[in-house]
Amino acid sequence: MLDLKALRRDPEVFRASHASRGGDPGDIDAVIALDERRREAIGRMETLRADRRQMSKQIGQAKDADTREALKAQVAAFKGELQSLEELSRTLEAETQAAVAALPNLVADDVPRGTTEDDNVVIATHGERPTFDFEPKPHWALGTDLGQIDFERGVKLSGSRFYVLRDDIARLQRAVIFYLLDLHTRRGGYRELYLPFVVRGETLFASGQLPKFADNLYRDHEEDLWLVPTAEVPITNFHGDEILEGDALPLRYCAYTPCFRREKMSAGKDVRGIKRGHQFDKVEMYAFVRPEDSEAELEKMRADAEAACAGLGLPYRVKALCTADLGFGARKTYDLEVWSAGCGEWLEVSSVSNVWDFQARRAKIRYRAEAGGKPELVHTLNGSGLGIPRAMIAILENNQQADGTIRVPEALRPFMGGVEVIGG
RNA sequence: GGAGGGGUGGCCGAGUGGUCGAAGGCGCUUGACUCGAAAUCAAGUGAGUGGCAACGCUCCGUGGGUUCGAAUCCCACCCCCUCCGCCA
Repeated sequence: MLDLKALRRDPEVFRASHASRGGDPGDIDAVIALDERRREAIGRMETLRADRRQMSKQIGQAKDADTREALKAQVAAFKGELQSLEELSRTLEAETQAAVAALPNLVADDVPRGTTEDDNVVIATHGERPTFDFEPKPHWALGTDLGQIDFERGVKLSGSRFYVLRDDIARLQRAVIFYLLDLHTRRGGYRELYLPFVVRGETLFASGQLPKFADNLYRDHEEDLWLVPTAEVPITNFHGDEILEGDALPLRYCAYTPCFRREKMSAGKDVRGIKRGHQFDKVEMYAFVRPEDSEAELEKMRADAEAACAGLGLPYRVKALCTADLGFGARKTYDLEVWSAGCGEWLEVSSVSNVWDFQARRAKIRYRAEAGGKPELVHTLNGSGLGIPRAMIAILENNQQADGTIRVPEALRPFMGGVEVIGG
């Protein structure tokens, strides 16, 4: 959520930022107009409340019944007005909150301008794309031929966009998860969390998914709990409504969770294979930092995500997302894409974002810069490290051999119980 | 799921209709003492919001209600604890 005060003080900055994302700058003016009405109503309400409080005190102190009754009559005289002002204030407050909560984060100055995702900028490419003396197959063919990716049974159990992994490919997925958690806890200094996979609506509001993206979420109406679309959601609210001590920062966490997304919007897109399912696994990195440290932390987190790609032996490239492609809560984002030889495309395996104080304000995550000081909002950052299915696709496709077997990358062998070749 | 108890400031905890944003303690800040530290003593110290400011308003789990006035009374919900039931 944006800072309403800052928005009031400096509307032009927010208009420009909003417009650069393809939004209507008028949205900003609408919020400001609403906020003005809100403050005006609150001002009048507070004056009346102050009067009432004064008189109520006098009633309590009044010696005789006559004085008391006279004062009561005075209060009663403006009671109706006060009530309608309270009603109005409440309505305007809610409307203002909703309007502000619907605005995306402010764009960082160094984000490339753009109007479509084609304006994202590739800023680095690493690793060698594998070459083959045969025609490399896409992972769905490899997996099906090995009998280790079972699309039919996934559909039988749960419908389209669900699949079953079996045997060594199932194990390979587990190995990737183990490898990534070990990497981030040891190398990156992230503390591992095991989190609930279902959360309350408030938690989703705190991280920015609600109310805007409700239709991409699975929900249990019975208990009013929601399945997490990413570990970012529970980690954000992990420190929700807390005041952290300054010397505790930075706080870095990583977590493995499955992610559940209805993906209603993109029906028909990427239907082949395991690239885009309703359920997928991900290891997430997350950091709570002092505001002055968030830009450096973004680079660190990007390096941590890169280390994951490199460690798995995957060729990858880094993209700076342009203003038009930036996510709702992000101020600046790097996407990491790995090369996948079978389907011949770059696959997004990580998105690393500096969220600034956007989630911290929603989730009320603050810290004291120094003991006894005023609490201030922290900055939060999140990054995939990595999205598992896409990483799996690249591993399977890049390490395939002519006979349809798959070499297990060196880094994963410790977790594969001696298996060096899948299907061998 | 059933019965009972409870949710108060960074933390613990008192407070059952007005003078309560709230005793006391811990923690923290500053000062005194000390070569320094500890201990001790003194003062200060909740969050948010509106205002240039003076100052005002809101917040005692959440949301409603009663009342001139609610931390305190009523209703609903959420959460925690204890016991019973069930259970991987």
